[in-house]
Amino acid sequence: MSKRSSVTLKGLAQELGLSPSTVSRVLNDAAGEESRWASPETSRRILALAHEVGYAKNPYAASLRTARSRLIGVVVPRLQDYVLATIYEGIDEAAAEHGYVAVVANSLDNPESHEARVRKLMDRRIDGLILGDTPFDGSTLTAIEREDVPFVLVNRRSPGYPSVTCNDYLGGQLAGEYLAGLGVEKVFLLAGKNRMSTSIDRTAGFTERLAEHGIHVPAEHIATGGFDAEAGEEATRRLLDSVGVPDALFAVNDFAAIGALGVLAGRGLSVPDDVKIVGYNDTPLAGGVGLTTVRSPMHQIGRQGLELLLDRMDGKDVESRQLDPELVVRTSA
Amino acid sequence: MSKRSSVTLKGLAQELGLSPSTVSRVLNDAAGEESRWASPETSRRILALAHEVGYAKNPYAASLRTARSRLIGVVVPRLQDYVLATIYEGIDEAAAEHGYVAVVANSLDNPESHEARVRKLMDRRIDGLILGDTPFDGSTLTAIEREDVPFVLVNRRSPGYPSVTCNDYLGGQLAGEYLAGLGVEKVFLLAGKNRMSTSIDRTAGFTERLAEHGIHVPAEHIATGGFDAEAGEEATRRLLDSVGVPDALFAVNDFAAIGALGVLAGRGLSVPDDVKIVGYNDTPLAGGVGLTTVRSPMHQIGRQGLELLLDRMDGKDVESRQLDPELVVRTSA
DNA sequence: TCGATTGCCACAAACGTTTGTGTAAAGTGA
DNA sequence: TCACTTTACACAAACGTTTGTGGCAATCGA
Repeated sequence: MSKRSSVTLKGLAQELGLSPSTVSRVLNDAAGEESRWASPETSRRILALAHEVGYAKNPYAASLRTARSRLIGVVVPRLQDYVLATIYEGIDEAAAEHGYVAVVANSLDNPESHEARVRKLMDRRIDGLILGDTPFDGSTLTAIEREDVPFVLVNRRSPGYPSVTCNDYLGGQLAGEYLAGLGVEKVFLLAGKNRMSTSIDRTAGFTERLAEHGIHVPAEHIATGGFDAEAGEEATRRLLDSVGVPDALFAVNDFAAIGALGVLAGRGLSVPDDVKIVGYNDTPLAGGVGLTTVRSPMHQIGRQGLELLLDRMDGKDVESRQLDPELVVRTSA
Repeated sequence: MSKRSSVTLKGLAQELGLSPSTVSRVLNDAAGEESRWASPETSRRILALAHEVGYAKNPYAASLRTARSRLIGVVVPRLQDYVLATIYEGIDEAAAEHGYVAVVANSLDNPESHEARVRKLMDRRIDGLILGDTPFDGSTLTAIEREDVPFVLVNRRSPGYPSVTCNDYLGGQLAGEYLAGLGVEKVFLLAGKNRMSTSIDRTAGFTERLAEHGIHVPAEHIATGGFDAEAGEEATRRLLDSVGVPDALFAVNDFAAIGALGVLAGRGLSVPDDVKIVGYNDTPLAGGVGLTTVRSPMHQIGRQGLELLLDRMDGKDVESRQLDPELVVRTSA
């Protein structure tokens, strides 16, 4: 391996005329020079030499001894999805701050793939697990509960499990309230994957708030499918063909909204004059195309997810957190 | 840790009345039942019991002994970028097939951050490194060369280092040829970050091919900046304000192209009638908005990057690979 | 003044593998 | 039959940490 990594704790100790145990203790105890395990002078010498030769502990030896890997596993449906990529960045950032490293895997929202990826992470002896691909019914969780690694959910919640999510119900309400204020009557809803809390909660918040304003969204106006542009296009086309042109359309995901934007334009419909569109998440592209959308704190979801996991690993009992979204109005509605 | 992970090699051996060494050998040698280290009968018993109790080797003990981690590090500018996320998926997929696990880090195209992330990966004793954020001049590579971990470049090349990239020069030519065939005369170029081979090669291929058709792209028609939608908007605005409306615009990145699309629409310009637009990469959104673009084999770049690295780790001497792009014509040009 | 505490450090075992070497028994060829 | 190779295993050391325990000197409290 590299030169750096060839210098060992024992080597350091020998060089200093100390025992490896002493060197290990001062190097590990964050206290720095004021370690309680060696004289200030000795501590200084140790730190100095370690820094000079660029000593880096062998994590495998350490993990073998301590049975802790300082690795945390993350599984997401797909890293290509901007939302999950951003959440992962938040996780990774927070993990680094706490001395952990995050390892990520794609499950593609496919149970077998999920299972395989989780097992692989377990085999790597991760200290904790963050799941970003859990359906509302928690059906992918049973296998994980048997192993006793602590885990938390992010982005999608499931009753009974600790999670940090966007307050998607509120987000749906925000969108509903805004569109109701615009006087819409016939509205379409692109609901995403209906087994996921992101779909369920946003849909519920949206329709219920509209209902409070006397606006009813019948089932035929709601399309499920996926969260990406293609799914959005497809769903929009289907709705348009079956029930005509709406006043407004709410997509629970920006990409689906952008897909809708595309097919509406293709049919000569004008946004927002003919139909108003609201998306969800406020991805950068939303800004690019002037999409009115509900901003969800994706990065924060990741950060807090990691912190929640850390708490759980410490044995604290934790509570799920819901982070508030915010409506950002642009030109599409 | 979990129940599974509490069963050790020694435990297995004891249970079977064998020595750990024998068990280790049969378990490791892929030959399966026909191991040359034990009788077929013994091999079968070992495999069976291991499977039954769900034995998973402790990777830390193994890595400590072998000085190999079966970890490969990946650093990318930003995982939020669809292109890099896709390349990473390719890497991860291929890594898994070869028994490796990939760990990814964001450098944000920032030298200090890059340095820190690489060091962190090195400290984890990665067996190899894949860099997706190297500028054309290779300036971020000097520190890495001193350590002796094998590495390869992906997406962006740098002369003298092994890499797998899209044939970006060809990609530029494709775009140039197509637009030339459309009879354009005044063309804008959103060139991205001018220190990166993706910008340099695409730009060169594009302008040189246009030149062959007698079309000159003056420096004032070329804007550098970033690869995202915001940068695309900003650059387009700048060009529009300084030199008026062009016949066509080529962006070396789809997101920048989509940004351009937005500002053109905002100024009442029609695409493709007033200005034709070509992007690069063929991300899903390009399909959504009907963007004509150059499709780059992102996933393959990742896969082959990993394979190239593996070759290099085997001590073979390797050659850089350039994968061919392909023009996909939609409605924007 | 003496016993008790504290400060500073070393010893050695253990974590779970991998792998070089050793060694019985069984098989082989002449 | 005997010298031989091969088969089928076991022994034990090593990888680089961490951490419980122990020991000696200096300091402290009364």
